[in-house]
Amino acid sequence: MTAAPASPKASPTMSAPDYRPTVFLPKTDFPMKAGLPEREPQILERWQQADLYAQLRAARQGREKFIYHDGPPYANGDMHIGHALNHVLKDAVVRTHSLLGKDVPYVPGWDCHGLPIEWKVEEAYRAKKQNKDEVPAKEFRAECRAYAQHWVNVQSQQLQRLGINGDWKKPYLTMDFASEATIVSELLKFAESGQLYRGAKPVMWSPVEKTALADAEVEYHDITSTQIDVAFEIVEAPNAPELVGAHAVIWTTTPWTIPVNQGIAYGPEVEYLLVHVTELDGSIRRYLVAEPLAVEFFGRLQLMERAQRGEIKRFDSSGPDFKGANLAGAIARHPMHHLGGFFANPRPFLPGDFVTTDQGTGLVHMAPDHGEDDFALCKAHGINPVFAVEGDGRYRADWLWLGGESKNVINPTLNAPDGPICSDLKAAGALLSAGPFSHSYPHSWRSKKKVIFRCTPQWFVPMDAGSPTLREKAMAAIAATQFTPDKGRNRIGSMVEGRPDWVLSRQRAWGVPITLFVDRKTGDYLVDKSINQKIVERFREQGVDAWTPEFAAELLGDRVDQYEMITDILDVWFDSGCTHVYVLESGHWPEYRWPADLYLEGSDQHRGWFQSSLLQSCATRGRAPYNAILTHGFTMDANGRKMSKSEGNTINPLDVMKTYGADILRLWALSVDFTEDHRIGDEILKGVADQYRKLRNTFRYLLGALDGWSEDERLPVSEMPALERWVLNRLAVLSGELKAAVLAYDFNRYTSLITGFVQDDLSAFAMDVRKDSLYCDAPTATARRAWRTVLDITFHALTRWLAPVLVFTAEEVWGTRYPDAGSVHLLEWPEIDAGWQDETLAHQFILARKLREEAYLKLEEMRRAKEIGSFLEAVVTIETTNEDRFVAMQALDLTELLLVSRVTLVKGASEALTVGKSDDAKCARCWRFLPVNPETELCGRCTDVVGEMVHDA
RNA sequence: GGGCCGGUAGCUCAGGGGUUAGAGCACACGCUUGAUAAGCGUGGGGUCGAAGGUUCAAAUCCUUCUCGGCCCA
Repeated sequence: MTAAPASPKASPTMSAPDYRPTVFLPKTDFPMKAGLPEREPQILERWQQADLYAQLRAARQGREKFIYHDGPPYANGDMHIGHALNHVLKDAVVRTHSLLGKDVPYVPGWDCHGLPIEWKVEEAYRAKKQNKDEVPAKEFRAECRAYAQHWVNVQSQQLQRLGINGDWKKPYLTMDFASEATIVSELLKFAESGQLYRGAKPVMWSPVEKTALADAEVEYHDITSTQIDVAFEIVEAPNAPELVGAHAVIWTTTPWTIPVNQGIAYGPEVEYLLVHVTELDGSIRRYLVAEPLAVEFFGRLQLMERAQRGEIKRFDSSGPDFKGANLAGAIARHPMHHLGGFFANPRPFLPGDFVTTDQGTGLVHMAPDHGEDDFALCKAHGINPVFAVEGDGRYRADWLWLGGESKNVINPTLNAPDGPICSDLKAAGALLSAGPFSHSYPHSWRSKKKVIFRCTPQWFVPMDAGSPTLREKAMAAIAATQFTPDKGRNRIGSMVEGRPDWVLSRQRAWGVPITLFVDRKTGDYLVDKSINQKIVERFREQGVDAWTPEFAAELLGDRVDQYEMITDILDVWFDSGCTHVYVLESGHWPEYRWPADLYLEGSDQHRGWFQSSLLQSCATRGRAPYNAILTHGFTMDANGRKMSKSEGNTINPLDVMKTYGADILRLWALSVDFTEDHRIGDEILKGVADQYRKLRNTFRYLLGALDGWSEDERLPVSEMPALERWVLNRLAVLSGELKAAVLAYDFNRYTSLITGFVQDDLSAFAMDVRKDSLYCDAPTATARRAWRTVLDITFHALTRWLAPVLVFTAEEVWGTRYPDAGSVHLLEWPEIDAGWQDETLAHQFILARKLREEAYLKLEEMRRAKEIGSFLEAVVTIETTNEDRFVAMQALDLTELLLVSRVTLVKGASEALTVGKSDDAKCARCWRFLPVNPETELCGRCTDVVGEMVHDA
């Protein structure tokens, strides 16, 4: 003890001396109030100055490695609650495995290219009334780069504030020149191995901005379009010959797509009928429409009114109903077939699952250039897009119908009932109706102008080419990967199984170019290893700005005119799909190796990073870049609903850290079931803060109880009483359970095991029982030394075990006891002797605690009856007929364990537990009810201890 | 609309055919006043999202519905 208690002071009352100064109360400077928001930044600063991350790398040098590879968040805003949860989990994985003694490097990264950053930079231009197109590309990209770098810096600070221990001095960025060079080099591997092809796909296209738009760049407005019914004459119908000569009717709100029609889709299960219209001259026209839509069709054609007005003789829909499946093999011709060429080609009927009877005629005109369903169905039947509409929205000059028309196809006058399309159709006898139609239609977010669907050439990675195919390789890799939780396998598996080819190209500025040259004659892309090598080298020096026509000329020399230089950029998922290459494999971080043991992200990344990395790696390396995947769910508000700014139910992790501290946020993240969606809110955070307080107070008590501890005091386990050995047994069991939880990434279990032990075993039981010994026994007493020895062991175990969770508090606790010992985070798993486990003891204590519970129920009754206050005033008598039970109880010091004045064991005629009040007096020092010396009011033990002190003094 | 997943006390979580569904926290009441803005004890609190079904027996297995989530359309 550093401060020996003084001698008893004379009590102010005459009755008894004040023995308080002779009691060894806990003593510590460790404050009860945490003040985390102020304290944490100070601790963080110490770590930064000492370069804790580097220290940890040095401390684990040469140890077994655990390769965790960090997925890159997007660098465009403040950290949100999802980032916080995600990074706390990552940090917990890294720290717990590090605690197990492994070398676990953690290089954080950021995703820096892509559209959202481009937008933000463009927005700034617009604010300055500048036009993006007038800014040189290089300058524009420099601004994107600066924008991304800004948010990398901000997020780095925020994540460090959260206590994430990583290599913040040397993170990886997808926009590092070395990364950009690697991405290009990986792309060229696809090219060299023939895993790229140029195809086409309908995308949202803005004719005004002459660019493709992402879904997020599109907004919907109500507009009025022209709806038309158009008749296509059926010329062949092998399964329904009676249809030849009849007209299939299609309905559309985009008349401009009729000049690009290439077929008609029907629903195989839809019921169709023929409408007969008898003209005044007696001739009959027959129209094929879906039965459920016939009445609406009559309405649009005003057949009833026309019949009443005498414009037609009559109409009826008699005739056999039949299923669409009978249309298989049928052929129609385009209303403008007389123009020849493209228009003279047959227009086949194709079965489409997407055909419904909600609207229209149940027959859908197919323009593969301008619709996703159209494109897919036509492609499946060998019909390809014709690219009749150009980037500015006009028909190609050489198009047979309306070629050279000066208006954009989406122009209302072009589509109007009196416009050229309708006029020509009418002249051809094919226009059955034309009128206004109100609906919701996509517009460009920026120009507010209408957009169109338009097929454009794109670069693809084939999923099903070669043997084994990429899909097969990916499926095999999924089977070989460990998933936590296991349902992730199913999820990514069904996605990969059904996904289409990977579209790699984007028509954008801020990204890594697709560095290909396409032969203008053959359409083949150039595969030249020496040129490719030069490209990669140049990118390493200059990054994405290297891709210029000048560089192309330099590479190709006099062949430059023979090739088209591709200016598309890569899908950013390709960037992030390559992180395993430049982080794990490049040697830029020599502490890493390929592949990773673990990837850890939200479950949305089954479609994102997990998949892009999988496909990239399977295509270039034949296996996944990871051995295991850990996924977490999403953070909802207190009511289990998704957070959104417009709902005003968001929780900002920066605010939580300001109000409660990072350790509270971390404890929250590691307490919830992260494998599912989980909640956060004020009530929840208050609960977590309460939990934290309990842990903090336990540490405070441990520190106070261990005040003045010296190694001389340590007692061998063999000399310890049962309670001490039982606590060691609990630590040994706990150690095994915690290790299992770490290996299973079960942090919820990890934290609840610790808090359970602290609350139930330590605070409510062992510490309560041993207060008497700690406070009142002589410092040299074996019992007190035994308890302090166990407290010391417990202290070392708990600080280490909690260090990955309460990173700041653990450091504060450790530093309070060992101010000069360095960081708690460099330490390893506590040394727990497996021999401490003791089944017999464990069973004895289950019995003891049951008796305690039973006794307390009865004592509580006495207390309610005001017969006693403290349980120390009570005596307990336990009677049993059972010999084994008697022996077991005898082995325990039940008076101590029950915290009463005396427990009497009786071997008698019944099983009973009775309680009563002690006849003894209260010892003025230890407050137990025992025989006391009436003069000093001290029990025997306290008489000795106090006597010793007076003697020493 | 489709695929996948989830709903157990006010909160965070256990339990995955077999007594009367548990723990910690919160809450109420009490003890202690030598962990004191702490510690200890006792207590109340549940239609296990809903409805059907299988079974001697269902929180647990099946079906439907509902609410919520992620990913698609």
